[in-house]
Amino acid sequence: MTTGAEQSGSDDRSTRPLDALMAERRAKRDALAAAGIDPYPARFDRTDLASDVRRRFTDLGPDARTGVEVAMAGRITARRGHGKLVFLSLSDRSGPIQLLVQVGELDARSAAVLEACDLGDWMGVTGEVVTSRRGELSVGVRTLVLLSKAVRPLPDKWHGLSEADTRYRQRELDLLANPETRRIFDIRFATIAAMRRALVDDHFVEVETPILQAQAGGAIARPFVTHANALDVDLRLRIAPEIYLKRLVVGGYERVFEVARNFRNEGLSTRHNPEFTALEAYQAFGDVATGMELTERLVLAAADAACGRRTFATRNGDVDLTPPWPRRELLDLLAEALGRPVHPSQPVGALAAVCREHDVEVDDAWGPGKLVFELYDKVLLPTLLGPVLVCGFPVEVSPLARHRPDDPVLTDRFELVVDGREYANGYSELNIPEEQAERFRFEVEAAERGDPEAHPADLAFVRSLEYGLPPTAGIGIGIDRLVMLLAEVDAIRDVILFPMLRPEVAQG
RNA sequence: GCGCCUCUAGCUCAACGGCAGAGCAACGGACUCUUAAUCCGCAGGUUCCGGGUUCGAAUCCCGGGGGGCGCACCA
Repeated sequence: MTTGAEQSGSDDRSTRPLDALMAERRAKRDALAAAGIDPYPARFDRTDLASDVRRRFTDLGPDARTGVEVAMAGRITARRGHGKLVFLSLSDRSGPIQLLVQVGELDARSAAVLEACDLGDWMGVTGEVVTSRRGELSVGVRTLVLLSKAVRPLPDKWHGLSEADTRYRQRELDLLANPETRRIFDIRFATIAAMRRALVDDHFVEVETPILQAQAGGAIARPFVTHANALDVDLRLRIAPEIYLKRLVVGGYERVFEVARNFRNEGLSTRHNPEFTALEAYQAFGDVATGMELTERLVLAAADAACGRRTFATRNGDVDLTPPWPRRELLDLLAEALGRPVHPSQPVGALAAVCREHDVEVDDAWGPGKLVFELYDKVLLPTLLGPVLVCGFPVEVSPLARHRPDDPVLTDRFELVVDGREYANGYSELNIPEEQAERFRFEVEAAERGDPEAHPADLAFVRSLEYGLPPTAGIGIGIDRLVMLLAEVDAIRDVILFPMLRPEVAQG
C-alpha cells in the first residue's frame, strides 16, 4: 500500500497546482462521504461488458429503446455536458461505451455522484440500453454509483501519455491512457497462452525449476549473484533453465517445458532487458528435426492466436511465417556470404584472417569453432530476413549439444533467424555422460585461460546423465523478441510491463 | 562503458538571450443529442537539480540527475 507521505509537504508546497487539483478531487469524495455515500464500496455486480452490449445490439436505429436493463462498470474517460443532458464515456476491459444521463431523472444519490464525477473515476451504472438521437449505442442511466475515486488527475484524454520514462515507471498509467499499449500486452499474453496450450495439448508438462542456483548454467552469460543467509552461501540467478529441465527428462518426465524468467547481468538495450522470458521445451525420443518442427508449430500457434495473421512488418521488410521454413546449413550459407568455404576444422590462423577481411574482431583465445560462429553472427546473420532455420553449429560454441556423427566438430543445433535476429535455438541434446564431462573440462580450461563466459562444469548434471538421458530434442524461444515481432515494435521495453530502469530518485 | 539527443502547468506541446504561453484537464457560468461537444469567464509555473557568464538565462557555459537513440556486450 502506498501512503500519503508524499503529500505531507510543508505549507508552501500545498499551493502547487497538482496539490490543488488533488485537493479538489478529495474534497468531492469527502463531500459524498459526508452525504452518506460510500466512495469506496466493496462490490458492484456487473451484468455486461461494453463489448457484450455492442455485439448484442448492432443494428439499432437512432433514438431507440430496447427495454433491456444492464449493470456496467468501468472508468469514466470523457464527459460531454449539455446542461440537463450529460454524455459520459465509460471504459471497461472490453472497450468504451457511452452513458446518456438525463440529470432530471436521476435519484438524489446518483445526481450527487454525477456532480462529484471526475475523469478517471471508477463508476458503476444501471440503466436501459438505448441509442442517442445521433444513433450512438448508449446506456440510458438510471443510477450512478461511484466505485473508486481517482484523486490524482489522469493524462490528457486525447494525447495520452508519451514520455517514455513515465510510461515505463508507471505502466498502469500508460495502459489506461494509451490503447496501443494494451494492444501490445494483449499480444504478449495471448502468445504465451497459445504456446502453453499447444504444448499441454501435446502432452508436455509445465514444470518449475530453481531460479536461485549455486551455479548458473545452460547458457553463456554473466549471472546476478545474491546471498542465502540461512546457508551462508552465494547463489546465482539462473541464466537458463536447461540443465534442470534435462534432469527432469532423466527422471521420466518425457515432455517438459517451462516459461522461464532468466536473468543476465549484462547491458540494457533496445533488444536486451536483464530479466527476460524464454520458453524452453524438451521432448524425449526427438532430435534436432523434432525441435525445428516444434518451434515452427509454437510460433505459428502464437501468431494465429495473438494476431490472426502470419505476415509481419520488420525494419527490413515483411516476413511471412507460413511454414515450412527453409532449413539451411550454416556452413553453406556462410560459404555463399563469404565467397569461399569455411569450416571449424580449418586452422585458426586462416579463419582469423577471414574474420579480419570482414572487419570481425578476433580474440587470441578463440578456437576455430568460435571464429566460424563469429563470422556467422557478424557477417551472415544481419543479412538474413528469414524466417530460416540455420543448422549445424560448431561444437566449440555448443557445449550441451550432440555432435554430428559424420562431422564431430559440428553439432545438430539450429537457430531460428528472422530479420537478422535469433528468435529460437535448439538441438539434439548431448546425452553421453563422458562426452559431456569432456566438454565441461574444455570449458573449465577456457575459464582458466581467462574466458569470463565459459560454461561452469556441472558435476550433478553429468551424474544425472550417467543414469541415462534418452535421445532428446530441446528448444528455447525468446518470448520477448517474439512478441516484438508479432506486435511490430522495436524496443524490448515496449513488450515488458515493468522493464528494468534505474531506481526512481526521490525528488527533493 | 562511449557518443548524440532530451527534460517547461496534472497531460500534450510552444517560447530558443528581453514580461513563460496555448490546447486538454480543473474551477465559475450557459446549454436536452454530444462523441477530441461548443461558447463565455477564471485560475494554474522550483522551466529536472547545482553553479557560472550576462544589465537580463527556460534559452548560453560547466557539473550532476532522469530518460531516449546509436555503438559495444549479449538473447
